Amino acid sequence: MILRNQVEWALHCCVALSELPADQYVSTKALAEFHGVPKEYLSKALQALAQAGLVDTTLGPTGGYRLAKRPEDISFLDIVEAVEGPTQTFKCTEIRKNNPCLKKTAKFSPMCSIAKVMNRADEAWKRELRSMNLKILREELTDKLSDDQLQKGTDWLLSRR
Amino acid sequence: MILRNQVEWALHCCVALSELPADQYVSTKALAEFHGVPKEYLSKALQALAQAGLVDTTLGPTGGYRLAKRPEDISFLDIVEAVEGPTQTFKCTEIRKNNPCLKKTAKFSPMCSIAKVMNRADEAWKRELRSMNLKILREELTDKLSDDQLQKGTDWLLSRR
DNA sequence: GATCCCATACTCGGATAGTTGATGTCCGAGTGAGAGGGG
DNA sequence: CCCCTCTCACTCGGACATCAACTATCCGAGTATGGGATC
Repeated sequence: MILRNQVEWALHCCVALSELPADQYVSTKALAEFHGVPKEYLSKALQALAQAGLVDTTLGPTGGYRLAKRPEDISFLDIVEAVEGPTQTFKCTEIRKNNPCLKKTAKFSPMCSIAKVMNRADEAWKRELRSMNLKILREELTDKLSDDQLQKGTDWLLSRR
Repeated sequence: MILRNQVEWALHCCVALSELPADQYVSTKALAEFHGVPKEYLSKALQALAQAGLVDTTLGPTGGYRLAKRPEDISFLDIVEAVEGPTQTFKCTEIRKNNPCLKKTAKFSPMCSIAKVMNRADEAWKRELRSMNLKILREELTDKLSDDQLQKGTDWLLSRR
């Protein structure tokens, strides 16, 4: 029922990338040290983001990651599903069809009523995450943090090349 | 990210119980065979429901489970959380505090902005499940299924004592 | 000074473990209902 | 006919085994950059 921690890391990395100039690459190592997480494992999350087309990557020295789209075009749901895969809390195994007092030829409505309810809840969850993107979050952060704090962060990341 | 299948079983069992006369106990064995799931493992889910006060239980022969409240007072969220425990998809590990270019004395807002967004999504999910209860579902079922189908089901369960 | 080559730093992908949690099974203890025997 | 006891079916709770997924870690292959060597 809980998302893997790579999701948290991916979200924080995307936010960090959205603070940088759009054409700058940042290495996995820099992102890992910045967030205090294991570099090699974080790499898996970033690879998932790259595979989903949310970030660009370049090889070699000065290589690394940068956002592949504008911050307003990357929703939280995009990031979560890139790392976690398709998100669905409920998996219906159709146990209603095991009912021993119904004939095998009995007709069933196309979807189990219980599954329908659970899916509705999942949809509400996704809707909430789709409505939030990196640009909105960035604006919240610039309101909350001092310019100095933000600047120090971006400088630190860019100096680590 | 996925709920355990005990949640599905618990939901179906509660719906079945809500179809029965309120004072009738049904054994684990009957519920397990009715749904085609392992009896001993289903028992764990039912115990969780009993612990949460959603169902009553009696020992001995003719023992079993019955609803402890009126169907309209048992929401889907009650059942899900009884079996699954507190539901939360996102666990914030506060990696924002690992930022190496902030002093240790730096002040942080009480909640990580990213966690706030994720929690909002979780709340939307819970709100949806809180709005659905056993009575509403039961009314949906009586509309959808024939009286004969429902009657057969309750008779089968009651005859298995 | 221009060109070529090589070392370096990085990403990518696969292989490999350890740990946790879900899934499922088994068994003994406790309990209450009903049957059967004795008064 | 009444009461006691015994058996049985059931729940409860813990112990145990299995399996999948998450959480890492490590290493080799491939690639682009930049510096140094060569012409």
